[in-house]
Amino acid sequence: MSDAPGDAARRVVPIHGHTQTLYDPQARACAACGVREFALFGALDEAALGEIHYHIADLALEPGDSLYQGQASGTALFTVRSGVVRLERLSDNGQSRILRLAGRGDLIGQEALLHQSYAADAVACTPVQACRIPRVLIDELLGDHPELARALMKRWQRALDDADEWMTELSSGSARHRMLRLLLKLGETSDTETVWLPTRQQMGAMLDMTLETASRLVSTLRREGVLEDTGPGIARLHMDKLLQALKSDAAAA
Amino acid sequence: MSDAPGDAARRVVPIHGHTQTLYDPQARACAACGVREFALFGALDEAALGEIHYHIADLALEPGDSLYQGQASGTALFTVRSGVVRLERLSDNGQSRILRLAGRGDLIGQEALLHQSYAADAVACTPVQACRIPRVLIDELLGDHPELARALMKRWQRALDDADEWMTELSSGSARHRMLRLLLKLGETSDTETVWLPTRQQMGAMLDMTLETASRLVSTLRREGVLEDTGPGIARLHMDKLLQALKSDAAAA
DNA sequence: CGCACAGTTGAGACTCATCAAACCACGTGG
DNA sequence: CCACGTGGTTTGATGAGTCTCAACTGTGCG
Repeated sequence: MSDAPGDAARRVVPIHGHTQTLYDPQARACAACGVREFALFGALDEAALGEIHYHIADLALEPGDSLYQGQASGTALFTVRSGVVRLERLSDNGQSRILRLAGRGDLIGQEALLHQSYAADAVACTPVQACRIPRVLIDELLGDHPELARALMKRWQRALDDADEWMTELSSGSARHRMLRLLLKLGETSDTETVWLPTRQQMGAMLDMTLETASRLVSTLRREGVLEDTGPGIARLHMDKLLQALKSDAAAA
Repeated sequence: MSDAPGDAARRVVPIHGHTQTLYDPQARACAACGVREFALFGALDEAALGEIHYHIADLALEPGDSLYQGQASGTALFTVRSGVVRLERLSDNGQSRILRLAGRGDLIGQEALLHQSYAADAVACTPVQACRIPRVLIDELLGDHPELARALMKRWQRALDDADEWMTELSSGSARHRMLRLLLKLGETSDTETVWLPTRQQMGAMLDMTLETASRLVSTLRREGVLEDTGPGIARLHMDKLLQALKSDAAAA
């Protein structure tokens, strides 16, 4: 509650080219949200936003902070507004495996809506802004706004598409090939050519390789000019060289 | 239409312990369906089944037959009533990768509901019985029966859980470990200890290994008594030995 | 300074892919 | 009937790729 300034509860905000008065602070916050058009509530119109009578917490996370833990029974789902979140899970041998990454506009923890426990841990990889959406809020909105059900299904399908893509592109082929695909994917999460570079161990958990192998590959790619270090956990990607490397890689195989 | 005998359109069928008269042949067929309680329409009551005014084709497929093709724009989703269906996809290097298997009660091709093209090829691995459910039927039912939306979401989450499980269990670890997990999973699809055994090439496409490696592993497991050939594409699984092999495998790693 | 931690690099062992040969079950046609 | 091709399977030999163990570096922090 404390993160919504009370004195602006009746301000007029521009929405989709026209203006409309929204009285509820939460509705205003959602309407003004920078990622609303990509996110779940993009399916709702301004009137529907006014019906939100539950608090949507605005979370700010530092790298390593957890959004939720696997197996925990959750009462909320989350929209990632900025930053990168990893979904990871412990395999039976004790190693942690990163299933996929969630970025700007992605919805995670949907299983809470079905009264299931979370299927994986969700941990911030970079500074992250996220919204915590209570399950009861969705339950309530679903009654009046059937279009929200379709939006939810789209989110589920998106997660499934992501999972399939990770399966085909990041879990098969040689180590080098997998690393190149990972860089490509990291490039997609950023609008600029500067991307978040995971630790070698995290790369290993994504690509099923040891951190030493990941390190060797990164070093090689740096020498090849595909990658350029610009700080800790940050790098500049040279897309042309990356694509070229991928092409010659496919030709070899 | 031709697969529903018209002279029995008014027969009384027992449902869930009591009886009820259903006039529509399609409703009767669905109500009597052996997997209805596991399948999508388990969420619907008898009255709702009566509202089904589209034909649900009953498909019988032989191994190798395709349910649908990836990239094709689909107008139907499918419930697998019996048998095993594989969802596969071509990776960029031209190799085909099997993403996961669908068995009794599973819903596949849900993306058609969102007017998306199919995300993968769906091909029968064994003789398969499946229902072809037109998209327009679901669209129509969703209006009157919001509980169906929840059932659909559960299906989506199930597919996602499956994908995550394949990622953690069948796409990481040593070749032997992955093979053991695959056998475990194949055992789950069958009630008996006799299971469908994929070709070595298919195993390779599931576990990201060559067919030679798959063959060597299968031969070794046969010698270890985990597996016993009982025909082409069929084998008897010895669960105790399988679990024991998995345990000693985890201890070694 | 000393410690902890992520990263890099090397040497050797081991796993798995590759290439190759042979086997088997099957159906077809001579 | 057998000869033959076909497709799936098995097995072997060899080399490439990756893991393991280990040493060393650089950086940040108490």
